[in-house]
Amino acid sequence: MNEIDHATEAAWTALMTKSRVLLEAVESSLKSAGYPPLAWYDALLELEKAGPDGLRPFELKDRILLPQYGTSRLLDRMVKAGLVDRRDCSEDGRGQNISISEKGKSVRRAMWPIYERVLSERIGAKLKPKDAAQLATLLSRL
Amino acid sequence: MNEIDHATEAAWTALMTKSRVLLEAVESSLKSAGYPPLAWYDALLELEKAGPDGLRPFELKDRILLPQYGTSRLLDRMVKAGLVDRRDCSEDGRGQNISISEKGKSVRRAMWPIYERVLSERIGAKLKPKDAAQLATLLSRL
DNA sequence: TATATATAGATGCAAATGCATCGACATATG
DNA sequence: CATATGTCGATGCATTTGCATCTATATATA
Repeated sequence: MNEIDHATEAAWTALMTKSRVLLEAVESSLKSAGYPPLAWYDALLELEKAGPDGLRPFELKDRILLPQYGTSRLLDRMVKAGLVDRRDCSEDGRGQNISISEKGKSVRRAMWPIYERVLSERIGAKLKPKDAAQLATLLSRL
Repeated sequence: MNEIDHATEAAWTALMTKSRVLLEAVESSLKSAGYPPLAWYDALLELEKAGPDGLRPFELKDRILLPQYGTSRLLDRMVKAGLVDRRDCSEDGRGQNISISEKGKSVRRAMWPIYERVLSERIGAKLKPKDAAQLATLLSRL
Protein backbone atom coordinates (compact mmCIF):
# COMPACT_ATOMS: atom_id res chain seq x y z
CA MET A 1 0.00 0.00 0.00
CA ASN A 2 1.23 3.40 -1.08
CA GLU A 3 -0.37 6.21 -3.13
CA ILE A 4 -1.38 8.74 -0.58
CA ASP A 5 -4.87 10.10 -0.20
CA HIS A 6 -5.81 13.71 -0.50
CA ALA A 7 -6.44 14.17 3.20
CA THR A 8 -3.00 12.92 4.11
CA GLU A 9 -1.46 15.35 1.72
CA ALA A 10 -3.56 18.22 3.03
CA ALA A 11 -2.61 17.37 6.60
CA TRP A 12 1.07 17.25 5.70
CA THR A 13 0.97 20.55 3.86
CA ALA A 14 -0.89 22.28 6.65
CA LEU A 15 1.45 20.79 9.21
CA MET A 16 4.55 22.07 7.44
CA THR A 17 3.14 25.47 6.68
CA LYS A 18 1.65 26.24 10.05
CA SER A 19 4.53 24.90 12.07
CA ARG A 20 6.94 27.07 10.15
CA VAL A 21 4.81 30.17 10.36
CA LEU A 22 4.20 29.78 14.07
CA LEU A 23 7.79 28.98 14.82
CA GLU A 24 8.88 32.02 12.89
CA ALA A 25 6.42 34.13 14.88
CA VAL A 26 7.80 32.87 18.17
CA GLU A 27 11.41 33.28 17.13
CA SER A 28 10.93 36.77 15.86
CA SER A 29 9.09 37.89 18.98
CA LEU A 30 11.83 36.53 21.17
CA LYS A 31 14.51 38.10 19.08
CA SER A 32 12.92 41.48 18.92
CA ALA A 33 12.52 41.44 22.68
CA GLY A 34 16.26 40.83 22.90
CA TYR A 35 16.09 37.21 23.97
CA PRO A 36 17.82 34.09 22.67
CA PRO A 37 16.21 31.61 20.29
CA LEU A 38 13.55 29.14 21.26
CA ALA A 39 16.05 26.26 21.39
CA TRP A 40 17.64 27.96 24.37
CA TYR A 41 14.29 28.15 26.08
CA ASP A 42 13.69 24.47 25.50
CA ALA A 43 17.06 23.54 26.88
CA LEU A 44 16.66 25.81 29.90
CA LEU A 45 13.25 24.37 30.62
CA GLU A 46 14.47 20.79 30.48
CA LEU A 47 17.39 21.63 32.72
CA GLU A 48 15.17 23.41 35.16
CA LYS A 49 12.77 20.48 35.28
CA ALA A 50 15.70 18.15 35.85
CA GLY A 51 16.56 19.86 39.11
CA PRO A 52 19.92 20.64 40.72
CA ASP A 53 21.77 17.63 39.32
CA GLY A 54 20.88 18.74 35.86
CA LEU A 55 21.30 16.50 32.86
CA ARG A 56 24.00 14.83 30.91
CA PRO A 57 24.35 16.30 27.42
CA PHE A 58 23.19 13.05 25.84
CA GLU A 59 20.03 13.15 27.91
CA LEU A 60 19.37 16.73 26.98
CA LYS A 61 19.82 16.06 23.29
CA ASP A 62 17.08 13.44 23.38
CA ARG A 63 14.67 15.84 25.00
CA ILE A 64 15.27 18.78 22.73
CA LEU A 65 15.64 16.75 19.53
CA LEU A 66 18.99 18.19 18.59
CA PRO A 67 21.88 16.22 17.12
CA GLN A 68 24.81 15.45 19.37
CA TYR A 69 27.08 18.08 17.88
CA GLY A 70 24.30 20.62 17.89
CA THR A 71 23.74 20.06 21.58
CA SER A 72 27.43 20.29 22.27
CA ARG A 73 27.62 23.65 20.58
CA LEU A 74 24.40 24.97 22.03
CA LEU A 75 25.83 24.21 25.44
CA ASP A 76 29.06 26.01 24.55
CA ARG A 77 27.07 29.14 23.81
CA MET A 78 24.87 28.83 26.86
CA VAL A 79 27.84 28.32 29.13
CA LYS A 80 29.51 31.34 27.61
CA ALA A 81 26.35 33.34 28.23
CA GLY A 82 26.36 32.17 31.84
CA LEU A 83 22.98 30.49 31.63
CA VAL A 84 24.15 26.99 32.48
CA ASP A 85 26.98 25.36 34.37
CA ARG A 86 29.01 22.51 33.00
CA ARG A 87 30.98 20.34 35.33
CA ASP A 88 32.70 17.02 34.92
CA CYS A 89 30.67 14.03 35.79
CA SER A 90 31.91 12.11 38.78
CA GLU A 91 30.41 8.76 37.83
CA ASP A 92 31.55 8.81 34.22
CA GLY A 93 34.88 10.22 33.23
CA ARG A 94 33.71 10.86 29.67
CA GLY A 95 30.72 12.84 30.71
CA GLN A 96 29.45 16.06 32.13
CA ASN A 97 26.61 17.34 34.19
CA ILE A 98 24.84 20.39 32.93
CA SER A 99 22.70 22.45 35.23
CA ILE A 100 20.83 25.69 34.90
CA SER A 101 22.27 28.72 36.65
CA GLU A 102 20.32 31.38 38.51
CA LYS A 103 20.79 33.65 35.56
CA GLY A 104 19.51 30.88 33.32
CA LYS A 105 16.38 30.56 35.43
CA SER A 106 15.73 34.22 35.31
CA VAL A 107 16.23 34.43 31.56
CA ARG A 108 13.87 31.53 31.03
CA ARG A 109 11.29 33.16 33.25
CA ALA A 110 11.62 36.42 31.36
CA MET A 111 11.22 34.72 28.01
CA TRP A 112 8.02 32.99 28.94
CA PRO A 113 5.60 35.95 28.73
CA ILE A 114 6.83 36.75 25.22
CA TYR A 115 6.52 33.15 24.17
CA GLU A 116 3.19 32.72 25.83
CA ARG A 117 1.75 35.79 24.20
CA VAL A 118 2.44 34.44 20.76
CA LEU A 119 0.93 31.06 21.57
CA SER A 120 -2.07 32.69 23.05
CA GLU A 121 -2.60 34.99 20.08
CA ARG A 122 -1.88 32.42 17.41
CA ILE A 123 -3.38 29.30 18.93
CA GLY A 124 -5.45 30.12 22.01
CA ALA A 125 -7.37 32.82 20.21
CA LYS A 126 -8.03 30.63 17.20
CA LEU A 127 -9.00 27.31 18.72
CA LYS A 128 -11.29 26.63 21.62
CA PRO A 129 -9.65 24.42 24.23
CA LYS A 130 -11.60 21.46 23.01
CA ASP A 131 -10.36 21.94 19.49
CA ALA A 132 -6.82 22.49 20.63
CA ALA A 133 -7.06 19.27 22.61
CA GLN A 134 -8.38 17.49 19.55
CA LEU A 135 -5.49 18.84 17.51
CA ALA A 136 -3.02 17.63 20.10
CA THR A 137 -4.62 14.21 20.10
CA LEU A 138 -4.51 13.85 16.35
CA LEU A 139 -0.89 14.95 16.25
CA SER A 140 0.02 12.58 19.02
CA ARG A 141 -1.05 9.69 16.84
CA LEU A 142 1.61 10.49 14.25
CA MET B 1 -6.48 38.00 28.04
CA ASN B 2 -3.34 35.94 28.16
CA GLU B 3 -2.33 32.90 30.26
CA ILE B 4 -2.60 29.98 27.94
CA ASP B 5 -4.64 26.91 28.61
CA HIS B 6 -3.29 23.42 28.85
CA ALA B 7 -4.76 22.30 25.54
CA THR B 8 -3.10 25.15 23.68
CA GLU B 9 0.21 24.22 25.14
CA ALA B 10 -0.26 20.55 24.32
CA ALA B 11 -1.19 21.41 20.75
CA TRP B 12 1.87 23.60 20.37
CA THR B 13 4.22 21.01 21.79
CA ALA B 14 2.81 18.27 19.61
CA LEU B 15 2.92 20.53 16.59
CA MET B 16 6.59 21.35 17.08
CA THR B 17 7.63 17.82 17.90
CA LYS B 18 5.79 16.03 15.16
CA SER B 19 6.58 18.50 12.45
CA ARG B 20 10.27 18.21 13.23
CA VAL B 21 10.26 14.45 13.41
CA LEU B 22 8.34 14.06 10.18
CA LEU B 23 10.41 16.62 8.36
CA GLU B 24 13.55 14.89 9.50
CA ALA B 25 12.16 11.59 8.23
CA VAL B 26 11.43 13.05 4.82
CA GLU B 27 14.78 14.79 4.55
CA SER B 28 16.75 11.77 5.54
CA SER B 29 14.91 9.50 3.12
CA LEU B 30 15.53 11.91 0.29
CA LYS B 31 19.16 12.29 1.21
CA SER B 32 19.84 8.62 1.54
CA ALA B 33 18.24 8.07 -1.86
CA GLY B 34 20.71 10.58 -3.24
CA TYR B 35 18.24 13.40 -3.80
CA PRO B 36 18.30 17.05 -2.85
CA PRO B 37 16.49 18.48 0.17
CA LEU B 38 12.77 18.99 0.41
CA ALA B 39 13.07 22.72 -0.26
CA TRP B 40 14.24 21.87 -3.76
CA TYR B 41 11.20 19.71 -4.27
CA ASP B 42 8.91 22.49 -3.13
CA ALA B 43 10.53 24.98 -5.47
CA LEU B 44 10.47 22.57 -8.40
CA LEU B 45 6.82 21.82 -7.80
CA GLU B 46 5.85 25.48 -7.71
CA LEU B 47 7.81 26.15 -10.86
CA GLU B 48 6.27 23.21 -12.61
CA LYS B 49 2.77 24.31 -11.62
CA ALA B 50 3.56 27.79 -12.88
CA GLY B 51 4.09 26.52 -16.40
CA PRO B 52 6.57 27.56 -19.09
CA ASP B 53 6.81 31.21 -18.10
CA GLY B 54 7.87 30.13 -14.66
CA LEU B 55 7.95 32.53 -11.76
CA ARG B 56 9.77 35.60 -10.64
CA PRO B 57 12.00 34.94 -7.63
CA PHE B 58 9.84 37.18 -5.45
CA GLU B 59 6.79 35.13 -6.36
CA LEU B 60 8.55 31.90 -5.64
CA LYS B 61 9.76 33.09 -2.26
CA ASP B 62 6.18 33.77 -1.16
CA ARG B 63 5.11 30.28 -2.12
CA ILE B 64 7.93 28.39 -0.49
CA LEU B 65 8.18 30.58 2.60
CA LEU B 66 11.84 31.34 2.23
CA PRO B 67 13.46 34.71 2.85
CA GLN B 68 14.56 36.72 -0.15
CA TYR B 69 18.24 35.94 0.23
CA GLY B 70 17.48 32.30 0.88
CA THR B 71 15.53 32.09 -2.33
CA SER B 72 18.26 33.85 -4.22
CA ARG B 73 20.79 31.33 -3.05
CA LEU B 74 18.57 28.32 -3.48
CA LEU B 75 18.14 29.39 -7.07
CA ASP B 76 21.89 29.76 -7.49
CA ARG B 77 22.33 26.15 -6.47
CA MET B 78 19.46 24.87 -8.55
CA VAL B 79 20.71 26.71 -11.61
CA LYS B 80 24.14 25.25 -11.05
CA ALA B 81 22.60 21.80 -10.79
CA GLY B 82 20.79 22.40 -14.06
CA LEU B 83 17.33 21.98 -12.58
CA VAL B 84 16.03 25.44 -13.40
CA ASP B 85 16.69 28.15 -15.94
CA ARG B 86 17.15 31.76 -15.03
CA ARG B 87 16.69 34.43 -17.64
CA ASP B 88 16.34 38.16 -17.48
CA CYS B 89 12.84 39.43 -17.34
CA SER B 90 11.77 41.42 -20.34
CA GLU B 91 9.06 43.46 -18.62
CA ASP B 92 11.15 44.42 -15.61
CA GLY B 93 14.83 45.18 -15.91
CA ARG B 94 15.46 44.37 -12.28
CA GLY B 95 13.90 40.97 -12.43
CA GLN B 96 14.23 37.46 -13.70
CA ASN B 97 12.06 34.62 -14.83
CA ILE B 98 12.81 31.24 -13.38
CA SER B 99 11.53 28.12 -15.06
CA ILE B 100 11.98 24.44 -14.45
CA SER B 101 14.16 22.52 -16.89
CA GLU B 102 13.48 19.05 -18.26
CA LYS B 103 16.06 17.73 -15.87
CA GLY B 104 14.32 19.56 -13.06
CA LYS B 105 11.03 17.91 -13.98
CA SER B 106 12.57 14.51 -14.02
CA VAL B 107 14.30 15.00 -10.69
CA ARG B 108 11.09 16.16 -9.13
CA ARG B 109 9.26 13.16 -10.51
CA ALA B 110 11.91 10.83 -9.18
CA MET B 111 11.79 12.39 -5.72
CA TRP B 112 8.08 11.95 -5.35
CA PRO B 113 7.92 8.20 -4.66
CA ILE B 114 10.46 8.57 -1.87
CA TYR B 115 8.60 11.49 -0.41
CA GLU B 116 5.23 9.85 -0.81
CA ARG B 117 6.36 6.67 0.87
CA VAL B 118 7.31 8.55 4.02
CA LEU B 119 4.03 10.43 4.11
CA SER B 120 2.11 7.28 3.56
CA GLU B 121 3.97 5.38 6.29
CA ARG B 122 4.01 8.18 8.80
CA ILE B 123 0.65 9.81 8.21
CA GLY B 124 -1.53 7.68 5.94
CA ALA B 125 -0.93 4.56 7.99
CA LYS B 126 -1.63 6.34 11.24
CA LEU B 127 -4.70 8.41 10.49
CA LYS B 128 -7.79 7.41 8.62
CA PRO B 129 -8.61 9.88 5.85
CA LYS B 130 -11.33 11.40 7.96
CA ASP B 131 -8.93 12.05 10.80
CA ALA B 132 -6.30 13.41 8.47
CA ALA B 133 -8.91 15.74 7.05
CA GLN B 134 -9.88 16.80 10.52
CA LEU B 135 -6.24 17.48 11.33
CA ALA B 136 -5.87 19.57 8.20
CA THR B 137 -8.97 21.53 9.09
CA LEU B 138 -7.85 22.28 12.61
CA LEU B 139 -4.42 23.36 11.39
CA SER B 140 -5.94 25.54 8.73
CA ARG B 141 -7.61 27.57 11.43
CA LEU B 142 -4.30 28.65 12.89
C1' DT C 1 11.48 66.30 -16.54
C1' DA C 2 14.13 66.01 -12.16
C1' DT C 3 14.18 64.01 -7.80
C1' DA C 4 12.65 61.04 -4.13
C1' DT C 5 11.10 56.70 -2.82
C1' DA C 6 10.21 51.86 -3.38
C1' DT C 7 11.10 47.22 -5.15
C1' DA C 8 14.00 43.19 -7.29
C1' DG C 9 17.68 40.60 -6.51
C1' DA C 10 22.80 39.86 -5.05
C1' DT C 11 26.40 39.61 -1.72
C1' DG C 12 30.15 40.27 2.20
C1' DC C 13 30.57 38.84 6.57
C1' DA C 14 29.48 36.45 10.80
C1' DA C 15 27.08 32.73 12.95
C1' DA C 16 25.02 28.24 12.83
C1' DT C 17 24.62 23.54 10.89
C1' DG C 18 25.93 19.02 9.00
C1' DC C 19 29.28 15.56 8.43
C1' DA C 20 32.94 12.88 9.53
C1' DT C 21 36.13 11.80 12.73
C1' DC C 22 38.81 12.08 16.89
C1' DG C 23 40.30 11.32 21.74
C1' DA C 24 38.99 9.71 26.14
C1' DC C 25 36.88 6.70 29.01
C1' DA C 26 33.73 2.51 29.80
C1' DT C 27 32.26 -2.10 29.20
C1' DA C 28 32.46 -6.73 27.26
C1' DT C 29 35.13 -10.75 25.80
C1' DG C 30 39.10 -13.71 25.45
C1' DC D 1 44.52 -8.70 32.90
C1' DA D 2 44.59 -7.49 27.76
C1' DT D 3 42.23 -6.36 23.95
C1' DA D 4 38.13 -5.27 21.23
C1' DT D 5 34.10 -2.73 20.95
C1' DG D 6 30.91 0.84 22.34
C1' DT D 7 29.55 5.39 24.15
C1' DC D 8 30.35 10.40 25.48
C1' DG D 9 31.41 14.62 23.93
C1' DA D 10 34.49 17.85 20.94
C1' DT D 11 36.02 19.66 16.67
C1' DG D 12 37.96 20.70 11.64
C1' DC D 13 36.01 21.64 7.55
C1' DA D 14 32.52 22.62 4.16
C1' DT D 15 27.90 24.26 3.50
C1' DT D 16 24.00 26.96 4.74
C1' DT D 17 21.72 30.69 7.07
C1' DG D 18 20.91 35.40 8.82
C1' DC D 19 21.75 40.18 8.66
C1' DA D 20 22.74 44.29 6.68
C1' DT D 21 23.58 46.58 2.77
C1' DC D 22 24.37 47.38 -2.13
C1' DT D 23 23.25 48.09 -7.12
C1' DA D 24 19.98 48.62 -10.53
C1' DT D 25 15.69 49.59 -12.16
C1' DA D 26 10.88 51.10 -11.56
C1' DT D 27 7.36 54.23 -9.85
C1' DA D 28 5.63 58.36 -7.55
C1' DT D 29 5.91 63.24 -6.70
C1' DA D 30 7.24 68.01 -7.32
